[in-house]
Amino acid sequence: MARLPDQDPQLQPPAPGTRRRRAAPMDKAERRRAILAAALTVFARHGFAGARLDDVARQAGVAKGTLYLYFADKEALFRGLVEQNFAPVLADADAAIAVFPGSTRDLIDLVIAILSQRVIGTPAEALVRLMIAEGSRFPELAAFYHREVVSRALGIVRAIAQRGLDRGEITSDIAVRFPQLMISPAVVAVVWNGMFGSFDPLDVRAFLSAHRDLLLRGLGWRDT
Amino acid sequence: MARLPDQDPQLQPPAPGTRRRRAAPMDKAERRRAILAAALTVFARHGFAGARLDDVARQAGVAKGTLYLYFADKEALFRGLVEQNFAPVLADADAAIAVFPGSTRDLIDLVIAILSQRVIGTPAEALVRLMIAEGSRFPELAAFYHREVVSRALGIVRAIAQRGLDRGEITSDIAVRFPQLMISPAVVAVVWNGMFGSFDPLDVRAFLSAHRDLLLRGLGWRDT
Amino acid sequence: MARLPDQDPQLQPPAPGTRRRRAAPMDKAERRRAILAAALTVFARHGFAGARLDDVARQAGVAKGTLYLYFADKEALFRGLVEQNFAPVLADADAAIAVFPGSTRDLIDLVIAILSQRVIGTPAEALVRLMIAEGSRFPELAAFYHREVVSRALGIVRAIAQRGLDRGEITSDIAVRFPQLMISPAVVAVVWNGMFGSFDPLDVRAFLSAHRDLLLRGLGWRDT
Amino acid sequence: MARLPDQDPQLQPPAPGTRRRRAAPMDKAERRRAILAAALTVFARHGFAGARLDDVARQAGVAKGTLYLYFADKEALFRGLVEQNFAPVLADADAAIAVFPGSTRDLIDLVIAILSQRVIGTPAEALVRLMIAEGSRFPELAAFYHREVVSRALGIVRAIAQRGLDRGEITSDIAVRFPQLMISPAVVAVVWNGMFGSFDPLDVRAFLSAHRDLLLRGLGWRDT
DNA sequence: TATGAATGAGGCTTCATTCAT
DNA sequence: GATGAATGAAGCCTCATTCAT
Repeated sequence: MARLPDQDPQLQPPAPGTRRRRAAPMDKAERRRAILAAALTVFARHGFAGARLDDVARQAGVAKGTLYLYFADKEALFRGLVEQNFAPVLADADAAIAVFPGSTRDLIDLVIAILSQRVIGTPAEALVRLMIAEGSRFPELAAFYHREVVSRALGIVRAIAQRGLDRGEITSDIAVRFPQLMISPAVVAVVWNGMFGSFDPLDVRAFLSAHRDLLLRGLGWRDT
Repeated sequence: MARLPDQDPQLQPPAPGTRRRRAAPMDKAERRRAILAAALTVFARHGFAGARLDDVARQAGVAKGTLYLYFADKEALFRGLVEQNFAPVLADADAAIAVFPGSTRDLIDLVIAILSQRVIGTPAEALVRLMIAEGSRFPELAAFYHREVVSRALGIVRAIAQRGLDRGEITSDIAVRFPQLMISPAVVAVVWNGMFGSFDPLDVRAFLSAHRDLLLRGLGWRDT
Repeated sequence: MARLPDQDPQLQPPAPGTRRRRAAPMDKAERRRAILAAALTVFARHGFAGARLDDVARQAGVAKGTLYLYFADKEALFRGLVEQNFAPVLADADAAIAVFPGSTRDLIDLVIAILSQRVIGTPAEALVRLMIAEGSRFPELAAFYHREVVSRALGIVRAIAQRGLDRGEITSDIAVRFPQLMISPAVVAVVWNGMFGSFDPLDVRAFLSAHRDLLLRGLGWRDT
Repeated sequence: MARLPDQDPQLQPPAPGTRRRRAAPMDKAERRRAILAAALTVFARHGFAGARLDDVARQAGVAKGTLYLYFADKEALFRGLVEQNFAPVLADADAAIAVFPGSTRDLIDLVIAILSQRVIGTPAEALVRLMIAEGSRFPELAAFYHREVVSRALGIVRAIAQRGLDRGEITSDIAVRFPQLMISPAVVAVVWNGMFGSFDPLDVRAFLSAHRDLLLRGLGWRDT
């Protein structure tokens, strides 16, 4: 089958006879990050089953065996990817939102901004796509993702909506009952650009902005 | 890696000693359908790279070599899957909507109903998930899907919205500019139930119904 | 590490460019035998862990993947080896001895003859060596070997000895209590020729014959 | 394949957080002994090909690289194992027997006692088993073993037997012609307990004692 | 046309050996 | 000398594809 080309064609295997010097020493954490970064690229491009650890190793600049010093096997590498990449975004979002003092409208904008800046167009976006693609094949990982990422994110949304209701800024409780509705367009944007971005890109910022307008109106926004 | 169990444990290999008699003869079209149906199940469960043609053949009740009489290779089988399966849904939707005489509200309900009944919870849902998962790895297929399915569906949505504007039933043109917003929740519902459905299922009907309410309000619905 | 050369240096890999024709068809049983025969050679030469399935396949004249149509994995192949090779010898020995009418002396000669002709110098000899070498690493297989081969063989020896006692042909019950003593030299002969046979071969026939004499005298043989 | 568990489960890797302090300094000879002792354990359990130098290093309490300061490679380590470990037993046997003044019967008892106490049930037993298992794969080592251990041991047996003949203590020269017959049961005992010891152990002392009785009678023992 | 045994390239993983610290 | 992270060759096994029947 025609395989998607690997990213950097300059990273050819060294000419036979030349023997690659042992990689410059990194500390463990740095090398672990390098491996995870490479894994994200390769997994995002080829999917879990289609990814070759050979490619991950090459992109990370390490030998194949080295991967196994950091991750027990391919699946553990995937798990490491998920566990490592969502934590910072989530923590930041949690922190930013928990103490937010402004109006619900501004809060929604903040969430959208966080999504736009910390997820959309970043490696995390590829990871979201990867989770969507492979989630059903990794039930434990899906559960982890649900528990650690999704339900926390939805909790935040719910809290925002509830606060808006309490303040009288909005009148509908739909967002409390179905917080997924609030982030659906973000999901779609990620999926869309993954599939069609190359020939029919979606302007995510405008798209989410329109979503915000629709949302506020739909939720019965009134200035207070 | 732990592989997901195959769907129907009753489809065990026959007990040794029993010899499955040659399947009742099918004509070509029937056999092709059987293969595609089996392929949908297997691909949906394991993804493209993870699917085994052995499993497809067994589920289709044909020999492995027979697959190659109907499809050139694994990729052609996947292509056939996508190309064949969206046609009927789309045709129905097209037909139903093109001549629809009622109000925009009722039309939205109709679309939601079609989604609910013809996609959500059916094999087509698995296909959508499969496209989301593998789309970026099959650019031609993604383009085909975009051209034949997505853009047509969005065209329908756009037409509905435009008609609503023209009739004065809604006031916002957001749905004309970003028809993706209208179907985002359906996409999310499919994705959600694929990943989390086993332990936190989403009530799709209620979810889409809430979406409709939000939408109508957001679009400035007024009875005419 | 210097690896023992493979048996037949004429079985080189085919020159690149030539593509070996699909092997002449054999029926399953015949091919299974070919694989087992090759496996016996390779395992006997390199031990279980040191054997390469590549070599087994080449010697059997099949492709690597074909092995897996007949045996689930390397261990199953080893198991198949043990299970297949001991059965016939054992069955024959059982049958021959069970109805033996002659004197104990002649019976001992018969057992020695069976060992000499059916084990020593045959593939089964290599298998005995292999079991001795690898037995402790395959507890289940050792248990199988003990149950199906060793304890049956010892039972036969015991029966012979008991009959000799009953008939008054011998006076010592040592062979009933420690039948292993009767076959120890055969074991040693096999081991010896495996290790030292190439530069200090043991004349097994003379060796076992001397053992018989010693044995008869030691057991208090008297003509009756 | 299911790998045999490592012997001492208390030798776990240290709990994370605890950092094993550098081992108390050993001098070279001491460290060499530690490595050989560890190697004996690991090789005996897993065979040559199956042994992991990682395990040897861990059990010896040294780093993996350190092994290579003492032995050129895995094979040299194995060689060192054999060469080093037989020396002391042999020397002792040699010394004890060379000057032995008593009767042949007592001398036989002495040899059996040496075997029982210095081989059976000791690490040397494992080494014998290891030689039996791997001997044919290491011709040089087998030759060394034959020259340094086996032929010397058989020479001793032969000398004993010859002395018995000369003294008129025994009448048969079988033991002079086939000294292997004398030690066969010891070999079998070692092999037996390696394979079946866990579920059908052989009482070596009684076994060898019975062997001695049989032997003396078979050789025509008479008190002088 | 249909079959399914056979093929062999290719992937994951292990582990003997090296080498910078 | 000692360390242990890094290396990469090599082995087991899978599975898309072929082909003789």
